[in-house]
Amino acid sequence: MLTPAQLCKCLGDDLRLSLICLLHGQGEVCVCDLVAAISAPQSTVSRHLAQLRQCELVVARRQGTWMHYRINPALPDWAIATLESLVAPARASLSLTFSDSACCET
Amino acid sequence: MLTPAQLCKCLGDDLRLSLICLLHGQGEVCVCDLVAAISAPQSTVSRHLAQLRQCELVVARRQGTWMHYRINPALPDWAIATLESLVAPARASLSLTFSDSACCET
DNA sequence: TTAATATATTCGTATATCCGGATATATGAA
DNA sequence: TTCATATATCCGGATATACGAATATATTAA
Repeated sequence: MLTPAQLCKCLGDDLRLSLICLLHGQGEVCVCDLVAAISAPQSTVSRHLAQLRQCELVVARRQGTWMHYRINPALPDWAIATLESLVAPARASLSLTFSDSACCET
Repeated sequence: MLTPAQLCKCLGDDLRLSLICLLHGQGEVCVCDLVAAISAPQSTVSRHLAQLRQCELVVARRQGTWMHYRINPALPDWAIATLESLVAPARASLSLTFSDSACCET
């Protein structure tokens, strides 16, 4: 089960925090969109997504060849509250470039 | 200035998170009490306190030979909110042993 | 001065984490 | 089948982090 220290360790990396910011409040997002939004190789993004999955911070759903990620809706209340307080300042400090879905339509 | 990722990295370690839990809502706490509450050598506790200071998560005040630490009262709102949502579950998951001050009187 | 106490820092070592190219796997189309 | 695409995993190397004993520093008292 997710502990506060695990959650913080997961969020304590710019790339993973960026992924969470991209997912938060967005419903499902496809990996190709995440890779496009984050300037990092696909394998790096995938590795970090695997970590977030392992902590149960996000869940994935396959649709054909695409994988759609979203924040785990079953997160405990304290974790949701933590994300709520972090996402806004994180978006400001990470200067993320949101763009409309490029590769696949949900 | 403290960023969300830095805050999370600081809190993403059991010992540092324990220190924050011991300080949160307690006003000032002396290092000797922190060392007593956490079963780790003094040098280890001191090193982690230095990290928390460097991130400006805590501030220290010298009183004679003793150092008193407290949560930085000038923390940005989002950081305070983050701590608020994490401290309670962290206390439960870390099973900390609070004890009354043993070494020095404030 | 010198001694004692509280805390901080140094240092070598062990471990963890991150990276990204290469490769593997999974799925759908032809 | 075979191919193309999307994503995941593997791997070696680079870097960061954690540990704790030893040592240094700061302060007070004698």
